[in-house]
Amino acid sequence: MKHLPHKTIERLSQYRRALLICLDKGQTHIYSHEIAKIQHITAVQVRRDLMLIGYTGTLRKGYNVKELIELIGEIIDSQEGINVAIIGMGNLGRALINYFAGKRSHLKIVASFDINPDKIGNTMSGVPCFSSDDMGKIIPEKNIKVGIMTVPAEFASQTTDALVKAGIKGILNYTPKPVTVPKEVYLEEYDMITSLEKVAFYVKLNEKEEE
Amino acid sequence: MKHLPHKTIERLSQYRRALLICLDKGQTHIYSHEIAKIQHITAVQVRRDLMLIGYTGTLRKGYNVKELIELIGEIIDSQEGINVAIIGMGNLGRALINYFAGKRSHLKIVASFDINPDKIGNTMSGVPCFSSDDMGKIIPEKNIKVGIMTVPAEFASQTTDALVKAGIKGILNYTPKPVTVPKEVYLEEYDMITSLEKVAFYVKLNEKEEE
DNA sequence: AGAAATTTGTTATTTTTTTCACACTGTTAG
DNA sequence: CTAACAGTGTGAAAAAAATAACAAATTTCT
Repeated sequence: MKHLPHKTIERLSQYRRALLICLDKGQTHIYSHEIAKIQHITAVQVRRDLMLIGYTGTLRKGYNVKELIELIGEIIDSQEGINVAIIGMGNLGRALINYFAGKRSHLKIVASFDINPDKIGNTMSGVPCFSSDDMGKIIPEKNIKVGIMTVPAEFASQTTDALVKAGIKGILNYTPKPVTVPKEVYLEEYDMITSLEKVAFYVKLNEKEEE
Repeated sequence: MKHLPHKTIERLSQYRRALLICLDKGQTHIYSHEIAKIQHITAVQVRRDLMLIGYTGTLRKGYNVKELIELIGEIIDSQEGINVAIIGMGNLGRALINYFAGKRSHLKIVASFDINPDKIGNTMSGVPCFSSDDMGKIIPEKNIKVGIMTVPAEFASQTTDALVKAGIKGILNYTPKPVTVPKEVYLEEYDMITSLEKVAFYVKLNEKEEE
């Protein structure tokens, strides 16, 4: 397999989640149009994505839920699992920890960091909180590959630098402040304000078009 | 102006945020490649986006920060402002409220909802918390157009239905569960797990390529 | 058994988004 | 004054992503 499109990667992750729910319900097979409906996309797109990863369903029966989950796992998960840290134990950081707590997954949140002494030393949902000053030590020690930044915007740059220095390989930045990383580090930025403004924009547009 | 591409809308929102920071610093002009660098995109793309909204800069001086901020506002903001509600006062809901608190913006969070009696009646950062049962009353009353869903996944569907029934026009779903809305409601879903899995995937890929 | 219906897999097409290439124009240096 | 430079604006091309169209295969119906 050469290059999976970026968008396909995202969708595979989403398909898997939908499929896991189906599996829990005891559903053994699923049609492309069922997956499509859940994800608000077209059935063709689902089939194309699955074609790209080389999975073929059963004609008239659809896709085998269990098999597909496993295949997606082989594609997007890494063999050994990946350790993740959350930097910034504010509301957002805590939300993420709860989110992930107890989820079977190859992604394990193994540490969190904060500068607030009241938080350092505590454990939340099994995740210990360390001082941000110790990132340089803990990150290599625990073999942490990915960092999720949920610090206040004003600390975004310095936190990024510290993460990079500590040898992190990927950063997911939830700070509203864009940061810069060397090209060997994969960076994904997500900005809640942008999403909200986008929704507002299209709401406005819909209203206008109704007139 | 006909149709701005989806992606352009998102970027405009981001440009504006970067520009606001520049403005605060006292910077009066900015080059396309400076904006580009902040957003990790190319200068051509910035120029093209600005072309699409009909803004023209000054040759050799770049773009006037203040003017551009205002123009972007005219394009993406709505005249009257838009009222927003947060449904689910868990960690994520609180994170969002803090995020927006005190931000000058045409988007105003005017209410939050929860089912926990301890939270109902409280005010956080100036935002009152109501019972989820009262959405049908409060949403029209306060003219709330957009709802941000930060409830646990298992309540996603029923919350969506209640929002739609209450007359909401746009939903931003932070729940990991995809929901369905009638087509006159604009829906945006964002899934943190997908983002994290994507980062992990590309980290893995980078490591493989290094071999 | 044959026809109708349904669903997959894939090629071709279209649409959307990004990038290239370059004309144009002030600005600065000599 | 002129040449080199550094920026903008934009048509054209390329790349990425989504959609359409349809053959093939299996099930169901009659």
